[in-house]
Amino acid sequence: MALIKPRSRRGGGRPTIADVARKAGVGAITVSRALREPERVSEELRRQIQAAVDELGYVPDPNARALASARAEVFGVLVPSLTNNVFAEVVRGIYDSLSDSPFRIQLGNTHYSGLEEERLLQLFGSQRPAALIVAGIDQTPTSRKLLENAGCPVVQVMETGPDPVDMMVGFSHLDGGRTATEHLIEMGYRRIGFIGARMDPRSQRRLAGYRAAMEKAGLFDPRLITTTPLLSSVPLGRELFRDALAKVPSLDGVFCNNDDIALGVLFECHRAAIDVPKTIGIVGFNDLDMMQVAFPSITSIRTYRYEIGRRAVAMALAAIAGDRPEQRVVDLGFELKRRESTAR
Amino acid sequence: MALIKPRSRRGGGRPTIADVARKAGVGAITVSRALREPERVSEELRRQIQAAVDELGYVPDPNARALASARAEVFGVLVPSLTNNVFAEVVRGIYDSLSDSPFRIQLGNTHYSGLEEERLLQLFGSQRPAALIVAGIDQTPTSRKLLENAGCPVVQVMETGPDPVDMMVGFSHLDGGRTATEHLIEMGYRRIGFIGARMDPRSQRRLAGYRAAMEKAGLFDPRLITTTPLLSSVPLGRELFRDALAKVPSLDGVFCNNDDIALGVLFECHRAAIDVPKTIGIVGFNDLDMMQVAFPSITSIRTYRYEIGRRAVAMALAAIAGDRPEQRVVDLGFELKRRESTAR
DNA sequence: CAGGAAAATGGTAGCGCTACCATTACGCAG
DNA sequence: CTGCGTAATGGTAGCGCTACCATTTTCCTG
Repeated sequence: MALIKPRSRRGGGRPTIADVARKAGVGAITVSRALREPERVSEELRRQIQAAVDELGYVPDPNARALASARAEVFGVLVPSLTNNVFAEVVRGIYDSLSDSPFRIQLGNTHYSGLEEERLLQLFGSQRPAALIVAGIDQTPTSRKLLENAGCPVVQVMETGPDPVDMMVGFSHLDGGRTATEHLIEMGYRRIGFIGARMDPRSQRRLAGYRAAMEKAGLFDPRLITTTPLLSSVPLGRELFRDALAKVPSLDGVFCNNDDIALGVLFECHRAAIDVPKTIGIVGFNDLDMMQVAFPSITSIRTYRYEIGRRAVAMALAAIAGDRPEQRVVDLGFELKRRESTAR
Repeated sequence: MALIKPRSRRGGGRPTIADVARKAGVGAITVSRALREPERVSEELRRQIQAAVDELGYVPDPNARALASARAEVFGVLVPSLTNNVFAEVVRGIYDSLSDSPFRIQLGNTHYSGLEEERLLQLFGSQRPAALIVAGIDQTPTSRKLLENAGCPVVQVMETGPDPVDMMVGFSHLDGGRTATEHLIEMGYRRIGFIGARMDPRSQRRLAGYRAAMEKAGLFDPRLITTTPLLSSVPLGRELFRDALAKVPSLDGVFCNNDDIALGVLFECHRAAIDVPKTIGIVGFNDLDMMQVAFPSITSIRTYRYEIGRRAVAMALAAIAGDRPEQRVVDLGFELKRRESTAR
C-alpha cells in the first residue's frame, strides 16, 4: 500500500503535461516545446514524447495554455446576424480557413446592435484572442476603443472605408448600389424604386449609391424609396413591393437592397401578373445562387462573401506571424450579373 | 522611491481580482464570490466591490476561471453546416437563449463528416465545456464515447431516436417524409418522385418515410428516386428535377428533401411551362418563410428549428443546475402546411 | 447568558501550462 | 587543451482565479 500522491482532486484525472513528461523521461517544458515548436527539440526526444502523448491520450488544456501565455488561440468573430446568408457565407469562409489551424473560433451575434457589439467585444477581449474579425466599419466610439486596445490584429469585414482600426476586407456598397441603379437606367427604366429592409449602414450606403445615380440622371424622387426597420425576408419583400406600387403606380423598376427582397418582388409580380422585365425590372444584391435559376433569372450584384472571410483570416494570420501586410485595406469589389429580370 | 513590486511582466497590466480586492479592502476570494454568488456576500461589501470593479474596469479572465474551476463557461455546439438555413436557425435559437447568460458558445462545423466531428469533439472536450449540443443522432462509436465521457450535459438535436447519449430534442424525419408523401397521394398524385441532395442520415430517413408511404399505397418504384451526394441548393434542385423528369416522363408529383430543392423544381416548372399543381404537385421540407409567398405557394413540412435550439439550451441549463429533466427525449413534431403547390 | 449553529470572510494551495532564465552538452577556433 | 558560442534541455516561478478549509462574527435557543 504505497503512499501515492492522490490524483488531483480537481482536474478530473485527465493526463497533464507532467504525466507525459514523466512517461517520456523528460522535463515538462520540453514536452511543451515539442508540441509547440518541434524544431527546437531533438528528433529523438520528439519521438519519445509523441509516443507518450499517444499512449496517454494527452490533449493540452487550452485554458491553462491561455492563462500561462496570456494569449488564447481564439479568433473572435462578430456578425450582426447568423441566419442572413451573407454573413453565414463570410463565417463559412472564416471557418474553412481556420479548420486546419490550432485556432478556435468564438462567434458572436450582435443583432445589429451597437450596444450588444460593445458587450461582446468586452467579453471577447477578456479572453485575449489571437485576432478579432468584426463585420462593418461603423463601430461606436466605445467599440472602436475596445478594438484598438485589443492587443491583437483586427479585421473589419464587408466594407472598405477610409479609417481602418487595423485592417479591412470588403467592397464599396455605395458603388454597388450605384452600379445596380445605373444598370436599370441604362436598360431604359425610369421610375425606379429602392426597396430595403433592415437599413443597416451598408444598406444606407447602397441607398446612397442609388440616390446618386438617380440624381445624376435627373430621376430622383423620394417617393420612390420604400424602407422599413424590420428584418429582411422574402415575405417582407413582397409586402414592401406592394406598398411601393400602391404609392407609385407608375413604378417600372426596383433596386432591391438584397436578394430576399428581390425574390419577394418577383413572386408578387407573378401573382399580380406583372410582366418582368417588360413592365417591371428587378435588380437584387449579393447574387445568391437561386438568382440565376429564378424565372425569370434575376439581375444582381455579385459579392464575394466567402472570399471576404478567407481573406480576413489570411490577413490576420499574417499579422499574427509578424508580417503586417502593407496593403491594410483590401477591396474585393463586386460584379453586376445581368440577367433576364432587366433584359427589356 | 518605493520598491513597488513591478506590474507582472506577462498579463499586459489589466486589473486582476487582487487589484479589485485591494481597492475594496477585502480578500480576493470575497471578490470572486461577490461576482459569482452575490447572495453569499453582505450587501455592504457587495456594493464596495462593485464600485471597485467599475472604477478599475475589471473583467474576470475566463481562462483563469476555467483553469481554477476545471469548468469553462462554454457551450460546445456542433453542426454539419453553417450556411444551411436549417442549422442556422437552430444555432440562432441557441445564441438567443444564451445571450443573457455567462456562457460563451463554441461553434464547430463538421461539414457532414464523422471524422471532423470526432476531431472537434476532442478539441471541445479539452476545454471542459459546460454542455455540448450536437446535431444528429448518428455519431460514430468514437464520437459517442467522447460524448459519454465529456463529463457535461449533452443534447443531441434535430432528431429523436431510441438511444440518447444524454438528452435529445427534435422530431421524426421518417414521419415527416411519410406525412409529406401521404399528402401527395391523398391529393391524387400517383407517380410521385423523391428528390434529394446531400443524403445525410436525416435525409435517408425522410426517404424511408417516402418509401413506406409509397409502398403502402402500392405506388413505389425505385426509378422515382433521384438523389446526389452534392450539397443541396436551388440550382441543384432544378437539375435534379430535370433528371427525374427525363427518367420518368410520367412524373406527376415530387417530394423534395428540402425547400431549396423544391424552389428549384418550381422555377424549372415555370421555365418549362409545367403547370403547378395541375401537372406536377410539389412538397418541400422545413417550410422556409419564402414557401408561403412563392407563386404558387409551396406545400411544406414545417419544422421548429429555432425552437429546437431554445429547447436544447433550456434542457442543458436545467441539467447544469442539477435538475435532470425526467423527459430526456423531447419530440417537437412538425406540421404539414398545405398550400397551392398541391391543391389539385 | 452559555452553547452552538449558521452566516460572512479570509488564507493557502493549487489548476495545467509557459516565460524566463539557468545549465549542460557539444563543437570548433585558436 | 582552453575558451566560447550555440543547441538542447530543465528548474522555477508565476499566469488569475477558485476549491477547500479555516476563522471570525452573528444570532438564535434553551
